[in-house]
Amino acid sequence: MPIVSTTNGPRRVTIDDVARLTGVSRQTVSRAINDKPQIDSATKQRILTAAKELGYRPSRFARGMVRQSTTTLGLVIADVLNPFFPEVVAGVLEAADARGWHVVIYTTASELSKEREVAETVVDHVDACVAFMLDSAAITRVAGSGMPFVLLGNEDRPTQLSTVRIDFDSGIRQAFDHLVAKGHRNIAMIDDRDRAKSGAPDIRSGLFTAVAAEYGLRIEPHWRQPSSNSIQGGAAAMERLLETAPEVTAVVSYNDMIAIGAMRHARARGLAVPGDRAFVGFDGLALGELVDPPLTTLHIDKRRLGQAAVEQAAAQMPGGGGMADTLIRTQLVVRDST
Amino acid sequence: MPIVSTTNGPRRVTIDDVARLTGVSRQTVSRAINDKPQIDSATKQRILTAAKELGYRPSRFARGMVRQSTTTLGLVIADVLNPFFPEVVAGVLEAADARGWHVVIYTTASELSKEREVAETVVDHVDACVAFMLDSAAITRVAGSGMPFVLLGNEDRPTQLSTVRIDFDSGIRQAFDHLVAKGHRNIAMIDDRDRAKSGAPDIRSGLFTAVAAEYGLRIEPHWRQPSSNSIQGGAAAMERLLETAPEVTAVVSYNDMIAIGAMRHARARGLAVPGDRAFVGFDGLALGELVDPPLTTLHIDKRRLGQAAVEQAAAQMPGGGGMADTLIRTQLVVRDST
DNA sequence: CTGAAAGCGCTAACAC
DNA sequence: GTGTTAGCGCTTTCAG
Repeated sequence: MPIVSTTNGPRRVTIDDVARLTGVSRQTVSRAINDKPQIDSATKQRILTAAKELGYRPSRFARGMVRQSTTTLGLVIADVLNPFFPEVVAGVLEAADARGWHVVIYTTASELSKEREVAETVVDHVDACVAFMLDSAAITRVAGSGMPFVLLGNEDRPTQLSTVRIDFDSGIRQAFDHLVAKGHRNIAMIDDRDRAKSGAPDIRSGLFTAVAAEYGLRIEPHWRQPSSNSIQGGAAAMERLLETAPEVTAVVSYNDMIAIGAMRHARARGLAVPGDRAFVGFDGLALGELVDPPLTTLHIDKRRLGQAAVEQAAAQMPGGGGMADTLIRTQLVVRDST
Repeated sequence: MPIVSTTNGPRRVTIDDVARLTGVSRQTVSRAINDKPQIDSATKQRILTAAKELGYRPSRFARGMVRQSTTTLGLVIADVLNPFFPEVVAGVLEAADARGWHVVIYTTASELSKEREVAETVVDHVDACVAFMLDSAAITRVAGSGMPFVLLGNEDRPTQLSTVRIDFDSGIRQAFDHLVAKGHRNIAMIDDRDRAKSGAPDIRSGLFTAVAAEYGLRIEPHWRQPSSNSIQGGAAAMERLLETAPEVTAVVSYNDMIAIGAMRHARARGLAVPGDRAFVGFDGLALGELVDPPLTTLHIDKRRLGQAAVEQAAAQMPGGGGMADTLIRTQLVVRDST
């Protein structure tokens, strides 16, 4: 019994253990494991059996070191349960798969502290990163690590990073054009609370006010309600709107989830949609055409967003084209909520 | 000019490159990079600057080799766009995060060949795997690799693997109880086509027939329609049902997506729901309460499914409890579609 | 067909 | 504070 014993848990079983047990050299084991041609099939069998018995598993790291490594992409999103993200993820997965990249997924719940934590983890564990992030420190941490980095959906932040952003400006204009044509004059907005919290300048709210002014529309401060990013949040915000701003006849929301919550709440309160209140969402979720009434929305191609992000990450790898930006345009999809 | 030049692309910049440039030892660079205490802060700055300039990034693999490695979980699902999976993913992410595990996500589109391909990739790149898989070869490949493996949602396959499965048996009984109590006698089922394709014995269809028999209900073969796993698929299956089996008054579907497609199609055809046709789904997606009419469904705790899977994978790691199984019970949620 | 030597890029342990 | 010496576990030469 040795005086000192490593406490590293049950020590990893290595290729040498298998070699020892089988009485062959390490290389021969390697050949067997990797299915190389030059090996006697009997020896191979013997080795494979021994390996299985010992529970031998090659070390990813040792292999990665010696082989030309696979590239792993970190994908940072707020929350898989928000239906916006799965579509982006699908695009990322597709584009990553096409390049033979692996993708590790991290969620932040849009919490700034969690974003920082994820940033810390990411820099150590992936080769490139595409991220929905709001926190400056987190963004700086990842971008500053030197790895290819693409910032997603953060329209508020002026930056010299590679980004994929959504053209809110033209989106809001499309919404106003549509609503004004329908005769609305008192238009409210339900915005995302989390963006405001991030401390970044809120371009969207400003945009909303500016565009309203362009159209010569009145716009009261309390016509802009913040909301958590969910159906419940939208409903709560709508409740506030109903109480404090009954004169409003149309509301445009930060996204479809919020819009759906707001719309349902209006209905639950006995209001007709679009008769008493009209609603326009933002995102163009599949969900929007399933609800009642189907939601008018500013559709964005979320899948393409994901693909573009991966392409831009790839462009930052040695030999790529370098930094790039993509602006995703919105498309107004008129359904029955307006 | 050398006669031979390595074509390995732009050779990786290593810690030694930084050391050379800075005129210090490799170790000192390491200290600077890893923010270790015993280093002169001036030297540190100099090194960090040089590192950034060279674009130096530590190798994940070399680090992983020398440090005690992080564990990476492979998560194999069919498709992120199917709202069933994001909920599972959320559970997996949550449980994995709690253990400090990273999760790499792979999708198969339920295609058997893709499953095999993913299996091949997975065994080389992760330390444990939880997977929705139908293909025997793929399952065997991963399970046989010796890594902790948990098979998900594959109720049809008798197996001695660690699994998390859904209690379809009691689910179908709950559906029948409910439907029969509502006076239905001619009950159809829309099943998932992909499961049938997998060649595994289809327990669910058998179950459906068996339970119908128990209730003394007539059941025609064409009352069981296969469907692709989507709203469109459900609609198409419903169309067939309407044409070939007008006597059916209630339909239970393999999942909510299919049920929603079927229900909407019935409505589009001018039928009243639940008046003319009743619908019960399976899964309990959030979506189900948003559609019109809200869908009666057999709810399953998908998040817990994901968590359970991770726990079972952990149990298979050295020092864990070993193999385990979880059976997830369904809960009937009655809404307005019945 | 098999083995021996070398080294992937890094950090831990110990010198200085 | 900093450098030196050893490996981590594997695959890739290259010899036999």
